[in-house]
Amino acid sequence: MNKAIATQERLLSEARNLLWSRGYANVSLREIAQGAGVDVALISRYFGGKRGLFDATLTDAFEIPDMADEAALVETVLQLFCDAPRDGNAGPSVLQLIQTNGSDPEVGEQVRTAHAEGMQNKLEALLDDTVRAALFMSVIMGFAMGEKTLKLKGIADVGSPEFEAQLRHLMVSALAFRADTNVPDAKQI
Amino acid sequence: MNKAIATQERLLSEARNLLWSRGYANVSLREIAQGAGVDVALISRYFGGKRGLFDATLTDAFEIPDMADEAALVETVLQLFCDAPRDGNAGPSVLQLIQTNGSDPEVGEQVRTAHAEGMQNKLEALLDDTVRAALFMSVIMGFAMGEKTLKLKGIADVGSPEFEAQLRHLMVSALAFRADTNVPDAKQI
DNA sequence: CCAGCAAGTCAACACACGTTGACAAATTTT
DNA sequence: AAAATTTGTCAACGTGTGTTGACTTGCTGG
Repeated sequence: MNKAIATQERLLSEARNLLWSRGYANVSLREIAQGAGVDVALISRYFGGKRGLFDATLTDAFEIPDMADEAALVETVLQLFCDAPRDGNAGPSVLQLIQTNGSDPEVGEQVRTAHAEGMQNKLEALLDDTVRAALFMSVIMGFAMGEKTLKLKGIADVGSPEFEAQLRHLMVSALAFRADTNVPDAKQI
Repeated sequence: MNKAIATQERLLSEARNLLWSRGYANVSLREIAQGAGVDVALISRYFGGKRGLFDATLTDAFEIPDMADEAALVETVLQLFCDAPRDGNAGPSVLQLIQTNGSDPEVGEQVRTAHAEGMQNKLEALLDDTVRAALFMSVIMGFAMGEKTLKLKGIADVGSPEFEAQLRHLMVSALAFRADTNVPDAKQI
């Protein structure tokens, strides 16, 4: 019985790496099984199928810690979203998960509610404005996506110290945003 | 011969709607053909296959107009990215295209270079800072994604007047960003 | 009118996918 | 040591996919 959970975890790890980074529809079970060095049939046996395997990568996905103040918030989110906080070595981040599967007709809703909602709630509790909280998350997602899916020049590689510095700078800027602030009209810039 | 291009364009329109909004791997040719009221075989005949059909939705996808100054930039990008500027009626936006297909192992690279690069170049020519240009695009993408894939509370529905107002506000804020600006350290907020 | 070609239809192919059940090997329990 | 249960292997199934080729229909030019 102990050996079984070892292979289950190898499957889980490989599934998370592949499904989160490339998207549910773009990865086959045979590829996951091969990567984990396990027979394909065991996936259906242990997790009840592809969907069950994906679900399993979400259940223990990540617990949103308490963020005492805005300063701690920045550091927490930075580590939480950009580093992959999983079993020591690097892997796809929560951002990648949302990005690759957020619009999937099958698993999208689940991904959203599994992560974004809890995050948003904590954010709103700490910050005072819903729009500001949303903006804060948008900046993080947009910036990380800018490097990952848009390959925007000027944005450093994810994981590099420069990236962390850039993103930290942006997050602090975003926190200074207020929905009701009078921003000069576009015509007047 | 005139009738052929009519069905070709019905196929193109349906393909753009489905492939852009739900992702390349999540839509089958039979679904596209059925939506266009056309036999499946004609897709391979006219476009050489699924990939060819997708390519065709990109080639004439969108021309990036000149943006004279930052004020025009805001309005142009707003219309370009959020409204779908295609044959009158609404459809998936360029943002959705990048979002749903940006991480696809097969078509991702093409999507990136087709749109993001040209945009970034024009942005850099107008603005003076690469990071600032990247941030500008990040804010747009992140904000739209916040509504679409994260369902962030506080962000209005895409297409609504509120959404436009919020996004315009953010874009103007983003333009005020400078990479070298001294932002208070997170610890000091 | 009718040959020639474009436009569309239909059925079938080969392939990859997720899934299942029968079987063998290994490990634990009695 | 024998029985029982767990763990892993293998081959096959059914289904949906993209693609192809042979076929029929409709139109147009000589």
